[in-house]
Amino acid sequence: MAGRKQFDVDEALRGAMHVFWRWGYSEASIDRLVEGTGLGRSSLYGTFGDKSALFRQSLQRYAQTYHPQYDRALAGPHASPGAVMAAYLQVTLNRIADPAVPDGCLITVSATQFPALDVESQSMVRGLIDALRAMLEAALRAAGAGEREAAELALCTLATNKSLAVLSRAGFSGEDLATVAAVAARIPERRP
Amino acid sequence: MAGRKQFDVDEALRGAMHVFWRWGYSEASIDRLVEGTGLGRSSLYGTFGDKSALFRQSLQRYAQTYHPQYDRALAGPHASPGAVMAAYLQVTLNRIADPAVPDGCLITVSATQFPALDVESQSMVRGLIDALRAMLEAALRAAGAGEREAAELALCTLATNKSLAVLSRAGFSGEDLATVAAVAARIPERRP
DNA sequence: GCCATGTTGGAACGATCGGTGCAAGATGTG
DNA sequence: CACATCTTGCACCGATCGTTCCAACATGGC
Repeated sequence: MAGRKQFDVDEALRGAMHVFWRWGYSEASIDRLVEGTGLGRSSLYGTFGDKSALFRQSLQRYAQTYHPQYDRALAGPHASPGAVMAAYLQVTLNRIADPAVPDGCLITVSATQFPALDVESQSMVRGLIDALRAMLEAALRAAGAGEREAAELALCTLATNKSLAVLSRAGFSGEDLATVAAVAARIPERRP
Repeated sequence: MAGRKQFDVDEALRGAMHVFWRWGYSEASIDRLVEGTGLGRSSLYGTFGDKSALFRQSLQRYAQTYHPQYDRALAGPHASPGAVMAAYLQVTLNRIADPAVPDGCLITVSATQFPALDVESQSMVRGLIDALRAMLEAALRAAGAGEREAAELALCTLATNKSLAVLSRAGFSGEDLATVAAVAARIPERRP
């Protein structure tokens, strides 16, 4: 007990994010969040508000952690649209291979649970996905893709990202996931 | 009330399947299952057993409904591996476009909730995915794909299937989904 | 040192969770 | 008509859900 917080707020938020990531919103009970953050119920509510608010802060924390990684990967310069896609998907593969974080991706898990989320959380999830889509499209254009091609490839890269998350949740091997990413990154090499 | 069941068992199972499909296992409460099936708690438990058993029967019911559709689509004959992939993904697109069923796909929603499922349900979900993978691989080989190519393309088609489910849950338009499927089906047309 | 401020653990809240028990009622068989 | 069998509606169970409240306590400013 103290007049000052006895824990690191950001570290606690990281723990909460992992709980939502692993279990999904519905199965992320307050007890699990208490255990995952290491702090008590009172501190949890006093610091982050209710479960829905904590979830949204976890989403934001997730974006703060991984969007810069995608940004760096997309920054390039890249020789071709395929190189952009490969670089983007490699970030996803690396995160999935990291044993320190849960399987899949928080955004994907949250997207599949859309009906269980309040509208505010829904639009936030959708916003994060759209942001990634826009980042991809810009990077693809910078790598020489045409307007329509960039839009198509951005969508397909996003789709591949989601599929990697689902397959990893289902227990597919890292080898299989790498194959999916590699094939997707070769999509631009089609005949004209 | 009666000495004979007052409802159609298969119709009730269809309702339960839709509840699990829409809400996912965790958010599919008994009350929602009662409402979705139209029968009472006693009849529900007496006919299908507990929630986990009902979930597994819903999974089986899902496979019985849609695997034949995939079977027919894959039966061919197909002129190329790309045609196989397009035919398969079209079944998925048609299901997603059907307003009478929930968004996405029951298998994908269940896969992302793996940690919330008992081991029996987990292995059943994984088994259904593997079955689709094997069906795809066989059809691709029959369409002239090499052994390694067939394995790769089967995996990618499965991945695309999952991505379509996730994106549709997140509210993406049918047009976007069709684009993803179309691009994926053109993967085999790469240069050698 | 004293008090206002803020934090913490833990008890407790009503609501809902999955699951069970039972009495009432309808059918098929004799 | 009488009985065994099965189904159904409803009440109820303990456990867990998200959330709130409060007393106990440590700190910073006076």
